[in-house]
Amino acid sequence: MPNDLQALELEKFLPYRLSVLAQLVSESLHDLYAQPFGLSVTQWRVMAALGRFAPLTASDVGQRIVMDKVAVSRAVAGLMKRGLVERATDRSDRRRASLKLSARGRAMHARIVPLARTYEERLYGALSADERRSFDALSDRLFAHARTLREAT
Amino acid sequence: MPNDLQALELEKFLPYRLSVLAQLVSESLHDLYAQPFGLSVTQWRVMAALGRFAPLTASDVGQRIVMDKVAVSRAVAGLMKRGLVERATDRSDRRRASLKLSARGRAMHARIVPLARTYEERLYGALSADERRSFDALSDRLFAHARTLREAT
DNA sequence: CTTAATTAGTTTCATATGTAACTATCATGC
DNA sequence: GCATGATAGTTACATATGAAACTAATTAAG
Repeated sequence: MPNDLQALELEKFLPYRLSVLAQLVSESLHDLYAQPFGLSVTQWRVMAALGRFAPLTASDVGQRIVMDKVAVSRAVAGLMKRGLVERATDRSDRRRASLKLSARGRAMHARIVPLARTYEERLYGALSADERRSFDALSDRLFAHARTLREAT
Repeated sequence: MPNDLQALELEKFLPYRLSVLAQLVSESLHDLYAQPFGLSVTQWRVMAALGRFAPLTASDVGQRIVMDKVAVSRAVAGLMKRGLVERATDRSDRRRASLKLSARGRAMHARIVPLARTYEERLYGALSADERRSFDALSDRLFAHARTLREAT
């Protein structure tokens, strides 16, 4: 019964492999900023988005980092409580509120970015420059295709 | 302030991109078996492991599919309740119990495997045969390297 | 205007997940 | 034998996450 034609070789199955790889990498990176800065993965991503794209509304953040608005709302709440993010209600549309890092938030951001960059560089150390470009291009195409497949069905 | 040298281009940042890609793929696949068969991702992975490697203990399953024993225990509990998995206590070591798919479990497994295979094929449709091999090899090396980095630190 | 339909964001509830404590069984040292 | 420690697996607790309901504000239709 096992190992027959019907069985799935999970360890060679692309969706499974992507999941395991992404999880390992995400956890490794999280190890670098979790304890020293007390940030969750979602909180860090929100900070990264705000650090890069100045004032954003919560919806903007969600679009940028592919996170639903509930997750953004919760991450922002936590960051505001710690004074890492500032919120200013839009005068012309009071439903909206633009978000940006506070001075403290920017300081923390500035300390984490190099850690993240260094980890990425180490990870890419597995590949040559050519291979790295190749992997990036191929994974981009996989992503675009996966999105197309999902929308189609 | 935004978009300066200090900022991280999240959309080009490898850990982030891997995470988003894996999540999209995992959700797309989950769409295929969630409603018709009522399985969670972890439950399906346990079934796939059992479908391929005959009798396994819960620990074996966990090692095969990189899942901690608590998650395995819960997935198995759910699958047993639905009669999809059978458990037999080991006579020589009564702490252990070997697990295998029941007849019903095998039938369900046999219906899901083609769905999974088809999805994988469609996803790979984004790449040529060469590119596919290339991507597989590169992602394997990234994974191995990520594991080394994690253990080293 | 005033009602209906949208939109931004939050809260609630139900479920999922991880860590640590716990139970039961087995192996080892004396 | 019988304490000590290890191992397989489960349970409990605390936190994380997603879907849907909800609030507040804006826009559109009549």
